[in-house]
Amino acid sequence: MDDSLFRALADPTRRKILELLTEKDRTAGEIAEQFPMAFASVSHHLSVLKAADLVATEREGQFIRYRLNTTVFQEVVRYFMTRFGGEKDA
Amino acid sequence: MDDSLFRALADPTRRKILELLTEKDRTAGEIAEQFPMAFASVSHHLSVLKAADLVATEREGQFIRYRLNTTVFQEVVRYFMTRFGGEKDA
DNA sequence: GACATATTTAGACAATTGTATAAATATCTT
DNA sequence: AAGATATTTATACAATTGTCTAAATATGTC
Repeated sequence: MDDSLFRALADPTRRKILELLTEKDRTAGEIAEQFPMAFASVSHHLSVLKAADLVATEREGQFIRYRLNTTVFQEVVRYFMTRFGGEKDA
Repeated sequence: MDDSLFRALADPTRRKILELLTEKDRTAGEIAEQFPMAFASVSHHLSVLKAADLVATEREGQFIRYRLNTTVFQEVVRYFMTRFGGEKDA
């Protein structure tokens, strides 16, 4: 289990970004305008999420669209279930 | 979902501690001797885990025994399942 | 009480991180 | 190609974090 994954999840802004992407895919700008901080700061958070493979991107003209990489989340769940789950259906 | 929980999980030493506690409950000293760092440093990690409610302690004479708080792990799993799970049985 | 063992707490310091501003890159429109 | 929009990259800096050593606290033994 990659260290970058847990470090990426450690920041509340990044977790909020992930939750936004749960609803629907969004461009960097659409994501950034949800936060009070500078666009560049959000962009940095996006790069951290991407480095952790939690999100994927696709260019659409001028825009860059972000989407969740649900595969990695399933790995996270599996990590916790196998190591710490204990119960069969927690 | 508490911020301290994810921050606590972000450090590899702390995740290793949690995995050690999966096998069996251990005293602070038994945990600390598994790591190359100073005892005080491990003790600090233990305090972070405790603040996040990931572990619980019980004094046994001179010793302090640590154990996993599995309830919190189930909450973590539930967090990921509900928000990002997508599939019914990931 | 004095000493040994187990553990935590305090203080210091280097490394990492989150944020900001400014500059750079990419695409689109004219 | 020039200008507008979208986004990232570079640089700087304050805040947080991980580790260390030293000191403090708690328990057990003599």
